[in-house]
Amino acid sequence: MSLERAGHTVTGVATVAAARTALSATDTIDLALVDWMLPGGSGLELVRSLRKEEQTRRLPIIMLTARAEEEDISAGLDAGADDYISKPFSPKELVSRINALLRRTRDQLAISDALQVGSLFLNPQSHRVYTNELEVPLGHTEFKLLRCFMMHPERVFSRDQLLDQVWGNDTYIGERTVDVHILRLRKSLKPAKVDKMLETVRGAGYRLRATTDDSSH
Amino acid sequence: MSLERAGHTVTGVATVAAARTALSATDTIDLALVDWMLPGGSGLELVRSLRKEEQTRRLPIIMLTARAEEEDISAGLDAGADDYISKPFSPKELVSRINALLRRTRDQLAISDALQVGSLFLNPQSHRVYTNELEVPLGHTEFKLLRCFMMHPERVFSRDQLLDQVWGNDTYIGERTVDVHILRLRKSLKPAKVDKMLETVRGAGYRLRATTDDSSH
DNA sequence: TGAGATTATGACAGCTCAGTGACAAGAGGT
DNA sequence: ACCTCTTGTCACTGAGCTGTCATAATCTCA
Repeated sequence: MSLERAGHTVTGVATVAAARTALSATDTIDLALVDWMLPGGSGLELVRSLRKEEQTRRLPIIMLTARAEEEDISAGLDAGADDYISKPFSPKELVSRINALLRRTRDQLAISDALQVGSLFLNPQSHRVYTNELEVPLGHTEFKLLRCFMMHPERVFSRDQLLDQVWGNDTYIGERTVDVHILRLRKSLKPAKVDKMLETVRGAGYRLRATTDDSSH
Repeated sequence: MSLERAGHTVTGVATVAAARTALSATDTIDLALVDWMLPGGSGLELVRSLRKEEQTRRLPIIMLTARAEEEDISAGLDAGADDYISKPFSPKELVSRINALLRRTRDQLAISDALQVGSLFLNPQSHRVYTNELEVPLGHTEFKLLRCFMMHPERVFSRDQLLDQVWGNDTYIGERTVDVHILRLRKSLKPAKVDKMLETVRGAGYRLRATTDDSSH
């Protein structure tokens, strides 16, 4: 309740398995609040495994622990948690720690490095896309679209998700518009012969293939 | 241990006096990590005095504080600390903040040197810009603008960022003003035929191309 | 194979964004 | 006081980007 009053959207899950499902199902989770003791596996294990997987490696994590003992804290931080809160804690403290962590990670994301998928290179700093020594000219929307795909190669994005990620989750734009921008992105990628990397997943959305090689026959 | 694992060499001292000794004895200290509470004087005092002496005026300082209260933070920053970390913090956070601060100060140190991008030369000392044996006359604003671009070639600066960097982050000036100064800078660069280096990145801002060669047709 | 659903493509009108010239206010020098 | 250079703002223009739609192409399943 405190978090929602602070403007956050909260999804609660009861088990480690449910947490994994929620995390892999959506891409809209900005931060995880993990209890030390959880049914179906310890929170520590969950944190450790989240840090191993590429998709959740940078996910900000705050651990909740009942005991504020030194060894617990360092174990949690070693496992990969970014911060911890020991019970009992005030709602105010929780909110301010979450906001602080979100602020920190937002800054870090801004310094993100160049992306590479196959022979495709995207540099967020210079706002440029290269492939095979050739610069790919892109409009702003196509750039963000490609960046979204390159941050999560091999992952299928639905049109809805792309609208959220690229256009922002408060815009009301027809889903078919995404098709057109995919088309334009493919056209721009065609001279470099990497347009086939953007695959259509019928009934689901689009996906960027991680490998450049063409295994389509 | 985390810092040494990250490639840093760490020297620990127990008192304010020992810190002063270490700092004046060697010239190899790149950054100071100062606790708020110290034996033999508060960390705040130490920071304040370090800022007074010429030898340590530019030393990057990070403060450690147990309480994340607003007043402490602003007091530390007012005293002259460049950043602060509130306990508890993760080793990862410590390392990344230290690296970030070192990166920042390294950039600043470069200000004293002459800058070169392609055939463009900018001398901060003499406040002059040369290219192809030709001096480029610039107003003060255009000079700072160009310096900003030359310190980070290939990087896209939004109008907002340029207003922060060139005008200062407390001025309230219309974003379109940046356009006009870009225009004037281009006009000044035109006689030397390097005006094409300043590229417009639609929807994002402006960028200085690192290479002089013109691949625009 | 054929109906139905889904996606690709070309065209287009609207709109956003950057380029540009003009202008007034201010700073600094004479 | 006058002049000159610099600087911030504005209005206008045009190029390029974007969202939408109609239609063609393609795929799926019965």
